[in-house]
Amino acid sequence: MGSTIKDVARLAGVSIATVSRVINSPETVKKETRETVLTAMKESGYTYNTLARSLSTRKSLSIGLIVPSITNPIFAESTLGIQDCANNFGYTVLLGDTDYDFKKEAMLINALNERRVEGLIITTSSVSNPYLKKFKDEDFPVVLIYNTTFSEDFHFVTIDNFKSAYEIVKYLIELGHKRIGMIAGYFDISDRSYARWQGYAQCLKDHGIPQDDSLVVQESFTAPAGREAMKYLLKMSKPPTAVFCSNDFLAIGAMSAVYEKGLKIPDDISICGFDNMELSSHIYPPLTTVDQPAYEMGYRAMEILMKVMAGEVTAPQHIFLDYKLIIRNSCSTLNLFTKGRKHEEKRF
Amino acid sequence: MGSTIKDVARLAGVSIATVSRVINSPETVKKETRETVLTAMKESGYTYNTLARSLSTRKSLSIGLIVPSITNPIFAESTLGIQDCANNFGYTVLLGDTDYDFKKEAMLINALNERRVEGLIITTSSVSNPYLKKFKDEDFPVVLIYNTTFSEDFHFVTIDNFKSAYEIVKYLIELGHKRIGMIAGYFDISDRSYARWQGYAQCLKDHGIPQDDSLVVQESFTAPAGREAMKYLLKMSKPPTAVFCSNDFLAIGAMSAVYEKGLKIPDDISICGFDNMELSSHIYPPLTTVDQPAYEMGYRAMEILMKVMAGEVTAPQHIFLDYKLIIRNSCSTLNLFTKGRKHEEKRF
DNA sequence: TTTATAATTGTAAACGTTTACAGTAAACGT
DNA sequence: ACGTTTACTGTAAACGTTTACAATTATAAA
Repeated sequence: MGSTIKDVARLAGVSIATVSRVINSPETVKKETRETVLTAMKESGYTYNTLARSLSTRKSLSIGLIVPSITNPIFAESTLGIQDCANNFGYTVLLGDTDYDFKKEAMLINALNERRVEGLIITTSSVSNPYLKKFKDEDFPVVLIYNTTFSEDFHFVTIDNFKSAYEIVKYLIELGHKRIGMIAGYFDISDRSYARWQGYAQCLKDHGIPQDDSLVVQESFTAPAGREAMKYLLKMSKPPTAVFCSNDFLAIGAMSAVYEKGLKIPDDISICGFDNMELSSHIYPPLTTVDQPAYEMGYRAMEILMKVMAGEVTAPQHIFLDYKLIIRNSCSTLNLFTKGRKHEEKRF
Repeated sequence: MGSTIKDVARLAGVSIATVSRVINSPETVKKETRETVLTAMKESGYTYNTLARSLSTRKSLSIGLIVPSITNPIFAESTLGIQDCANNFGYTVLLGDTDYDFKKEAMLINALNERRVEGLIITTSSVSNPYLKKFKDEDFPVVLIYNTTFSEDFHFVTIDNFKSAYEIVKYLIELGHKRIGMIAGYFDISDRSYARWQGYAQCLKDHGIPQDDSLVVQESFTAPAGREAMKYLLKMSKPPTAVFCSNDFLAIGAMSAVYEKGLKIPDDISICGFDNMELSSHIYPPLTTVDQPAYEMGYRAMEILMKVMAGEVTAPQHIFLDYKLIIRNSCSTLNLFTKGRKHEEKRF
């Protein structure tokens, strides 16, 4: 309880430097002294003080992590990856949740700075985060995940949001859909959201489908929002036959609106999501979506951050991880006679 | 960059004590000096060093939070509550995820200790956590959430797991079910899991339903586990007509197993969960479950922790928050003729 | 032995704050 | 004008480590 290196030193009859050495480089102290020190530590109930170490070495051995919503399993998952990797290097991660609120994000960054984090992993909630420029100028180690902020200047690890969105929309088109809606996250809040929309739009264009802006609605990344958006879409005089949602929450919310109206998925309308959170394979019907390797995303980001902090890397690292189109059972062919159910066998 | 109180002092032509004062008690320094200091701070790009403050004051202004799985939205939600409350008091929370692994939990506790957290909020992954006794002996501030560890000695905030489980099982019985299974979390990992089972068992007993141990299966708190458990239950010669799951993940997993077998919920089998995570109202069919006020749980726990740390409270605080039975559409009356659908109107 | 070298240990300053205490200047009462 | 209070500011020690450097002891070589 509250014993320090000094107490241990006194108890063991050595200098504090020696105690410090048995902690940090035990091989440099004689076996016998090492052992007396060790038992002295036990006896006095010594516990190391990281704070003091940090002050002395000017290294906090901690990094900051800023996520929009820890409540989203995708972010929780990458948080795990980050923590696991960080722990391997003896680092602690300080977590902050912005709730997609840019003001909160700014405050968090400040708080983390005061705690002297040595680096930052952030999936920013603002496409044009002024802090990022500042970090760049000051050479402060930052790596972005999920987002790229449309900039080549930063380190980031992500998937190709444009291509993956393009691909899943293409899948919808191949099923015969022409009237394809999109429930998107707000564009100004995340560039990944915008990129996914771009993929959607480009795909329609490439397949000669005229774009109808009334078919895309921007919302926050939550199930209730997806629900409302879908209600709106369903109220249209000519609703879409398929809807691509920017994430699985939105998709699940959208599905609930469909059921509420007494319609069936995928028979009456096809819905797909994005993220592939664990639950998405368990709901009914199992959700067609694109898989992001969330854990790996975090892990890799942390690895890169370590390298950057160690100065081993200076050129911006741009990592695109593999995504995967996961076809389950929430989308079906647009066929007025047989009405879907083509993919039954792939349901899980 | 990297400027200290000393730099600011020099720049402003004052002593470091004065600078410290404009930071901590600005009202005690003359307006003019205060302003010179303030501008000196701006100019030199000063940012406060929390670490040094902590060392000097012997207060880290941080607390530790240990959760079994941040990937579970329930825990994520209470984390939010804790953080919000902590921030109000100027505290930071250091988060650790144990993945329901007791060894990891022990390591985390140690790491948090080294970082000199002033208190701990923990939902432990071991019913008999040896650390807890130690904390008690040392008067180290700890508050448990979700669990009580069956002990009166600790502060905790939770819901009454026994009563709530009892209540939802009673609901099942009132629907006419007699053969009621349970998919439970492991008993040795969480006493809340055990308490829920007790509620289930007692309720059966009170209603004269003989207890059939083959109908309760222990599993980890995940959807895939729920799925496997349900498969097992479904393979029985006489499967249950209703299943109470220890949390919503298990329930959703169980539902997927039911669908996979081509059966319908609630027509063929009733399923209910526990937790009421946001998604549970959006899936099909909407899940009957018991609601826990997760955010509030966290917030209240943090409030209590603050009081304990301030020494304002010493007798063990036992807070039982209100739970609520949420009846949606995943359970129906056991009626061989009309086959359920009684609660259609309550679907959302 | 003696000396050179290696291994081990100790001394003391530094990290960036806070804070008790002391000192100084301004304002007040008489 | 003077002493006394009040408002403000400075000095220096402390918080618990690390680490350069110096000092000591042990070991090996001669």
